[in-house]
Amino acid sequence: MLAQETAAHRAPPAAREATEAPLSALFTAVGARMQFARNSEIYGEGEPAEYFYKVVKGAVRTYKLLSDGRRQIGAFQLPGDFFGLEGGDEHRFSAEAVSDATVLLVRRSLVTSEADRDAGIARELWRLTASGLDRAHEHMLVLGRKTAQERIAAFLVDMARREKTAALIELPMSRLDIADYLGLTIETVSRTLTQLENSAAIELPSSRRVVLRNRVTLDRLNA
Amino acid sequence: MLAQETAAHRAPPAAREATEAPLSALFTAVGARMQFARNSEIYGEGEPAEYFYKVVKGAVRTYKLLSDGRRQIGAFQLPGDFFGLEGGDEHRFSAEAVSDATVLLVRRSLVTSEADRDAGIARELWRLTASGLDRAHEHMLVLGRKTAQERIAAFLVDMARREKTAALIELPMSRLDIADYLGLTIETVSRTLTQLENSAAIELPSSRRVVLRNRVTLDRLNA
DNA sequence: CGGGATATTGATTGATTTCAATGTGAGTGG
DNA sequence: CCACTCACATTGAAATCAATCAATATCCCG
Repeated sequence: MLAQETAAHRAPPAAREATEAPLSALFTAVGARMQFARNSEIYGEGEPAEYFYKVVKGAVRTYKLLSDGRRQIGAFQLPGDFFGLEGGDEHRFSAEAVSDATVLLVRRSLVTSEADRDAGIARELWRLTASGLDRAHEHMLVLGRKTAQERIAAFLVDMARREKTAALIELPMSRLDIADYLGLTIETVSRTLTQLENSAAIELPSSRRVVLRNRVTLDRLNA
Repeated sequence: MLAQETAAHRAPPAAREATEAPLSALFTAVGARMQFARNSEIYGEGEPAEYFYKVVKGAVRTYKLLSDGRRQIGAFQLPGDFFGLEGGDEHRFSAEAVSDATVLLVRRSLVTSEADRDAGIARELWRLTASGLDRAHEHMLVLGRKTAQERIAAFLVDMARREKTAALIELPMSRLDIADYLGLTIETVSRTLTQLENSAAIELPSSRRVVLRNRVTLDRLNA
């Protein structure tokens, strides 16, 4: 196949970016593995940002609270996702394990000093942060302008994309987590999932399992 | 050329000179000045990200659209703010001038190659992106969990902080822009401003001018 | 001074929240 | 193995906040 031939002729590593994901490599090489039980705090808003994190297993939520307890989850981190990449030296939101989770930690000062020496790491750090910003923008559109049905559809399609399993989604989080991510109540999340099931867009074998039955319908809700 | 001069003057890695804002300096030194008329497009979502931008004068909005025209403004950029710092090579949202605006542009490839050479630039690029992410998180809390009054209060307090003028805010944007930023309608924005005026929290000498009369009330709405 | 865009105000509707009750399922101990 | 329990989820009815529909009102700007 032509593609394979092309690959064989590729320039030597030195000419290209030798290590495609040097930050990931750094985590693999020197990251400390740590376990967090379901619902336990990984760090809190306002604490000094001492480490950078990468999810190995399980899921993590990052969120902000209002004084009266209202919560907005900004993102869910799944295996392979980084979090806590703060520019300042204080965490700007809190992080908790959604399910039992394994996380890799690397001391922030080590990452930044490596980034100063290795432009590849600096670039990856920036790219990762920028892609987080992009996802945040996308989620603002969801929170500011979409209906409950559209929010749920966006959430399900995104989860399906991130878990590689084509149609069956295993949700690591509760209805309350979903509600606090989508700016809804648990009742609305529940009702909307039921509606989508009644309209044959999805199937709910159990409360934590969702089968996407009609992607066209779901994608239309995402336009 | 500037890039070479900078490289020539740089101290060896051991000497950690703290150039305070090397990216800003780069914009000042080599940025192309460009004017944009009110409501004109600076770039569109999906276009190749060829430049990085910094507002000199006026205001800029970055936003995303749904296919039916619903709009979510992710942020307003005021003088001194950067925008378009994309990690990928495509713009992920659109940018327009809110008012007549002067903007500095620097070619993205120049910034990234400078960042590869100069860790200070790379660090600033990352820090700026991270602070954008932080503001996005904060705004998700507004969009997902706050009432109309709280959204308006958050907006006014933020604008007051960004314009240095203590109490009098000059709004560069229309009610529609504010509505699309806060996830409300123009009617709700208008009514809520009137309510806040009636409760003596603010004063509205004209539709584009707001005087913060009672910060305590406004700050309480932000808790 | 006129006219179109922008903003305010009013009346009503409607989507989502709130309040309330019931259902379900996983883990525990008898 | 089953009953029990507690957390979580679903469903129903009513209330509410903001959206929509509809008139003015006001402000620029030529």
